Amino acid sequence: MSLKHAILVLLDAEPGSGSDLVQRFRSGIGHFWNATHQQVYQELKALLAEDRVEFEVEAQETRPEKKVYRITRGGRRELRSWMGEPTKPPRVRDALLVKVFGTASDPAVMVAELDRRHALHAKQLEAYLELEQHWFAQTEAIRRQYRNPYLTLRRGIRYEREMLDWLEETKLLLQEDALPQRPALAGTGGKERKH
Amino acid sequence: MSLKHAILVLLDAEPGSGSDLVQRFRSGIGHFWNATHQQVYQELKALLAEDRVEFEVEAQETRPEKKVYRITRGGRRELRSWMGEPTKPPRVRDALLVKVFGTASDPAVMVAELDRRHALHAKQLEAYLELEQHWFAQTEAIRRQYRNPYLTLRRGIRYEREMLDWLEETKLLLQEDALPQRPALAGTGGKERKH
DNA sequence: TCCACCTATGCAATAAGTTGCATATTTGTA
DNA sequence: TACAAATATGCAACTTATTGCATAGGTGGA
Repeated sequence: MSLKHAILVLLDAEPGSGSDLVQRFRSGIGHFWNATHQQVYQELKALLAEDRVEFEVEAQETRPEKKVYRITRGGRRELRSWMGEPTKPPRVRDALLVKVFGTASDPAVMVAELDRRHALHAKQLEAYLELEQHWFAQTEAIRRQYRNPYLTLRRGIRYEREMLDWLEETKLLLQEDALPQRPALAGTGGKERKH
Repeated sequence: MSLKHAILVLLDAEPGSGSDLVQRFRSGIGHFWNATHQQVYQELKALLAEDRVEFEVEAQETRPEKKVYRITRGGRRELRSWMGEPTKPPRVRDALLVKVFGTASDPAVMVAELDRRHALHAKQLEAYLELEQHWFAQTEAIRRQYRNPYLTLRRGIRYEREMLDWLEETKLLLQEDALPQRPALAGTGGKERKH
């Protein structure tokens, strides 16, 4: 049950409304956790009932009212105790891989799907890289303040690059109906990896 | 609802029992989808009710009886129609990233957790690399037969390497309380990536 | 003015996934 | 012989996530 803690972590960094949180999940740091607006509102409600968060209504000139949530003392306590618990590697669940696994002799449909996904991941990477540029453009003090978020962004960038590489490689192999060749540095446990 | 289709894809490749499927998920191709045994048995039950699979009981000398499931005609039809649908990029949900995002000034606990995860991912990578070696050791005919599973394995290998790189980098930065430097090739959209 | 769209909030129903427990067989170990 | 461990199956309760719908105010364009 980490959506709860993801929200607490975000509110601990800066108070915000439900839709603020949704936007934070979608942009940049979205890579570190991900949720729909329904889930966020449900979880905020639950957190409110447990006294982990509180809110104030804030009127806006050009938009509907917001409920600006902030973390409470109890929320911080909860967060601290959760931070000490070990994490599990997330389960991998990508329908695209299921399809590649099961794709038949005719690769046309699959190649189209790989292209579609390539475009999506390329777009996501662009967004992450823009955020990275933005971070680098800040003063050292600001960069230090946002160092942890940047570290998670860095993971997002790596992840999308890795995905794009795999998509490109896989597309080529499926199109040419070719067998993959032994990669130059594979099989040694990764000690010689480039960093 | 892709666990259903992941199971159908596996059974389409080769019939098997519930615990066979769990083992396939855990080893190698486990990277392409992931489920606990409870989920697998529940889903097999549902698939049976929908006539997507059928089974025969198989006695074994040294172990309890198995129900060996195979995909039906209707199951293959279902699978074909599902293969044509577009996929969504999976949601990212890693509690470790939430913790890195929210970690406070004292990095000791976090560094220990990074080490713990590093060991887990290194072990998984080793397992994948062994499977890769096994694939390369086969005849060309066999390699061709298992090309698609190998392509998903390749994604697993890439994923774990990427994870390890990030873990190492992040550990160093947290330990030294240092600010990350601009990576040499970052910021251009990934066209110059190494493959 | 009407319509589409965006922000902002939320409810209700359903689907999917997790946790805890339970059973039976066999193999290996103390 | 007793006990732990692995295979093999499964139920029930609970939590989490998704899907579909709904409301309301403001923005911008045809």
